[in-house]
Amino acid sequence: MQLYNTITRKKEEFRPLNPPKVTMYMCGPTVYDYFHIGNARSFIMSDILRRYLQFKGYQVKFVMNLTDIEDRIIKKSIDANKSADEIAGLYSDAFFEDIKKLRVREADLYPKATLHVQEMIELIKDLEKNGSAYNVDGDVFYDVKKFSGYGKLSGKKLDELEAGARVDVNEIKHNPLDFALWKKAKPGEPSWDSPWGKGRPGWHIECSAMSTKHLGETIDIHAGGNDLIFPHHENEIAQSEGVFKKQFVQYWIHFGFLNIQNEKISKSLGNFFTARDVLARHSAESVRLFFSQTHYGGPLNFSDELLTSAQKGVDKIINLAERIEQLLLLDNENGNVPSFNIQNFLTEFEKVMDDDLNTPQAVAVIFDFVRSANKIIDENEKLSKKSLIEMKSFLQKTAEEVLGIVHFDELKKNNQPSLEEDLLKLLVDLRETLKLEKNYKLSDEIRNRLNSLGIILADSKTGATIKRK
RNA sequence: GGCGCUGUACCUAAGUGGCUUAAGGGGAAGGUCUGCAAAACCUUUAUUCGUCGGUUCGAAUCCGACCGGCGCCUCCA
Repeated sequence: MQLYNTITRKKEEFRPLNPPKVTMYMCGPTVYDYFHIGNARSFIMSDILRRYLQFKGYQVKFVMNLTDIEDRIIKKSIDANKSADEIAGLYSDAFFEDIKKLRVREADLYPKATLHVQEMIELIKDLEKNGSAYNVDGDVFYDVKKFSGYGKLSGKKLDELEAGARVDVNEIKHNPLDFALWKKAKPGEPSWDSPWGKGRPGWHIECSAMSTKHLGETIDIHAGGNDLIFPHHENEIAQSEGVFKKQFVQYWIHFGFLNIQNEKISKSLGNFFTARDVLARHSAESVRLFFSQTHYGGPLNFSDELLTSAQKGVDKIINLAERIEQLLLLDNENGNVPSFNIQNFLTEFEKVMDDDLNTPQAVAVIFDFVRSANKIIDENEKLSKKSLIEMKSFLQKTAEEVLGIVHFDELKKNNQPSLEEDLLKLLVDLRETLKLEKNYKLSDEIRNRLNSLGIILADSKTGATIKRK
């Protein structure tokens, strides 16, 4: 499998350190607000990467941090007159609700920054000890000049950065590019005791501390949004490699931005949708298919219209899935076994996904399959159970397990016995009789009125099938 | 100024030297099936890949110039 590695700017063969184990770290949310649809893209694409690695047989340990202490949380807590903990708790809960709705599978671990302050202090102490960090009256900074590899991820050179650096108001730093490892507490702010006095950790140190603690000193994959490349991930490298003197991350994966009308999502432009807003109007499956139809690394425009057309695609897959499920109920042990080489589709799916997670092509393979499967169902009066199970299995492995765009156990079933079902059956049977008598006026009225109740009747040679909206 | 991404049909988006005289989804048009409708299926919808040159037996794919769009360069995924 090939993955594009940001640090080498090349596609590389993926070779985890200890196969079949894979360690994967994803920069999670700062829990100061609901996350937006652009964040959702990163969460979903990292989920698909993780699921695909599992599809390939890897045992993935997937860790996503929660930043629950940070400037914006403190600001919000002051504005809302609540404690920082309350704010963080509120939006952590919202985060978990939203990713669950988006069908992002639970990580193995969601470490919180506030529960790893001690580990961060240890790292900062080590950096201070080996001369990479300096303390200015309770604020501790990383001295970027002490790390020769600084800039290797983002492709920036230290002197160019310095030349382009904007004037920094913080004159206590030795160099404008130095970044905070430890921030001295201001009155009223949450703080922890440390060798440098009361304060709180800087933003970058948490990821170094937590990924090392839970995944080791060198991890296989570190993922996040494009904008984290600089300075966040650059600084993580400086911190971790500055202490452990070994490679921090093997493969850096970065997700492209989601734009609205070709512009970056931002609150000031007012083009800001939270994931919850979007989920109120669209299904998680349509969101996931929409993201899958573009390569993860490139930019992507978002609009309601595009999600609506993605939903049509989802419906197409669901329609086939329901068709298969209904035929499976018929129990045709001796049906036809058409020549339909499903293995070819699976091979193709894996081939394109192996190429740096080419989900647009993978989706194309699934739709090619859908067309072929529908055709075969149309052409065969009776299909063997074996054939149907193979079709179902293909969709489960690809569309369900990897992409998460269809869910077989949630298909609307209509075979549970109930009075409502029996009455519906009665109506359908009566309508069949009316149709035989060519009383189309009344039979159409029944169909229309059921339709307005959310029940869709579709006539076929073998009788009407019932679907619900 | 530095670094990076990007320009493919009505919308969207793969493809980065011959397997594709350009996938897939949406939309549109015609057809099959049906009493009709829906679904499904079939056909059609880019001789062309921002523009102009060049390299090559061969280019959307490589090189050059030019014209657009976007992002990063202060804690924003």
